[in-house]
Amino acid sequence: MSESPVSHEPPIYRRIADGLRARILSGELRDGDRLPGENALMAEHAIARATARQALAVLINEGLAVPKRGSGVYVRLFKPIRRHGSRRLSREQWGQGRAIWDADTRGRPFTVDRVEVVLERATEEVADVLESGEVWVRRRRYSVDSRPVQLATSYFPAHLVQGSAITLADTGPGGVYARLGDLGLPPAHFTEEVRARMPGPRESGLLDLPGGTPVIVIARTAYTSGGLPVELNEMVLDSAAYVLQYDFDA
Amino acid sequence: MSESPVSHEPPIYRRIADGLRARILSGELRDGDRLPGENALMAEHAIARATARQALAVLINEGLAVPKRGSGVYVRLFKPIRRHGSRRLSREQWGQGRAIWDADTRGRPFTVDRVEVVLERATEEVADVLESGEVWVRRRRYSVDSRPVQLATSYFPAHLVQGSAITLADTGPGGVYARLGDLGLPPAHFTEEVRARMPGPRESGLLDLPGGTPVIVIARTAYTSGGLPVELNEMVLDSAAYVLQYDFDA
DNA sequence: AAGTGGTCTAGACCACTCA
DNA sequence: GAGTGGTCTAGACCACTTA
Repeated sequence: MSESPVSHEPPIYRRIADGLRARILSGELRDGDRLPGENALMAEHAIARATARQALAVLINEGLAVPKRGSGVYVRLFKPIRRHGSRRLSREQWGQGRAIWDADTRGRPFTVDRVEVVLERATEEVADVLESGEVWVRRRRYSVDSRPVQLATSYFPAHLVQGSAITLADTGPGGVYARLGDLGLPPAHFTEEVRARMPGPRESGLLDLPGGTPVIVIARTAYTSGGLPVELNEMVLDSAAYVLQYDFDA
Repeated sequence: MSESPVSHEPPIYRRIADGLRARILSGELRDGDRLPGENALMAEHAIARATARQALAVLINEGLAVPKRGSGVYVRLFKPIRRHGSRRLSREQWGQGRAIWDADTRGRPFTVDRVEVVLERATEEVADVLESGEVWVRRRRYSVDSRPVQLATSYFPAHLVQGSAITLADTGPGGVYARLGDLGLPPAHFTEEVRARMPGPRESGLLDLPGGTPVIVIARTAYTSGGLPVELNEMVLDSAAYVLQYDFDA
């Protein structure tokens, strides 16, 4: 029960990380600037290699820095794409033959790759939402400025879209929503569920995410005016690349 | 230029992490279960302490596990609160003297603490949005099941709310939106901007976040029917505690 | 070729939890 | 008091980047 007047100072690696963070947030170190590396920190603070690494790991895990093998650790910025919820899905957008995504990138060039269109048995969750045991699944990856920013997987009830262009790689002008319209099933109502978490190794690889970057996961369900669910779209976004915007009335 | 038939196997710590992750995702290890600790991994795989720690750090940084000092590393679940965007702010909610938050917790008890109400000079960003140089600032922390889940900071143009209960700790029945109504400034339109990132040390402390937990940051601006901005609310949510839901029409 | 981060070993002492 | 995770040292070899 001895009184120990220990000052409860944070550990060395934390104090070093705090110092570097302050220099980043104050603007002294700007986006893309090189941070002092492991060797520099070892010399400057007279610490061991592992301790210097630990300090840098703090900033990397906070998403404020990104390591480049063989080169150094660099300050990292937040330059997001603005993604509109309510507004971007307005009928004017897709009713006139334009893809939804256009509204997202605001003129920045984007590309789609790794497109895969297959017929599958629905998982329990998907079957519950779409009220269908068999689904057409469209998987693809979106990139902006040749940087991957989003993975998307769309599910459609097989019996509704069988034979339409939705089952093909190229869905034609206006995308899948225009095709749903052709089928007499235009989406009228949307529900988006949004959460955030750290990526798994697969997502991390496909989106080329540095450590410390969470993903935003959006599950969007599209319903016809009659309340029939016609699409479930699961999107995984690089959180460093996006800001979501939702507008609504009281 | 020698051809090296190296199999590019992932490093030891990654393979161990992959194995543990698989056991978690398969359901073999359930929420709250104890993972093999550092000593167990060292013995089982004949590796050094640091390597075992590194393997566990992967899962901790992915948010799949949470370390308890002196006890062990435990599997961690995702049991979110559902937060409604459009629906929860409908006029019926706050027009009848109920606080907005009620709709969030679905009957689960919640508490507010660390309430702070002060008059401040607006930062540049806040001044831009609210078109006001001086603002009343309301800071508070929300907890559910005595666990902190959200930090919120609301800004009000000082000249609009001066003298109202908005400048007091207790805003009375219906909360600040009811008071804005009393002032003839009922919110009619909302914009929410949503992003996700890793928390800083301050947020990490106030929300008691384990490693590997991102935060969701929501900036909500409330406008009157005339388009006058009357509130800017910056919310920082524990991403492991929330799912956001937005409903809207095409 | 020199410097960087990535991985790993083999120790050490500490604070904390739990039976 | 035994076991746990938290911090730290002092080395080592590797792959990669940059010049």
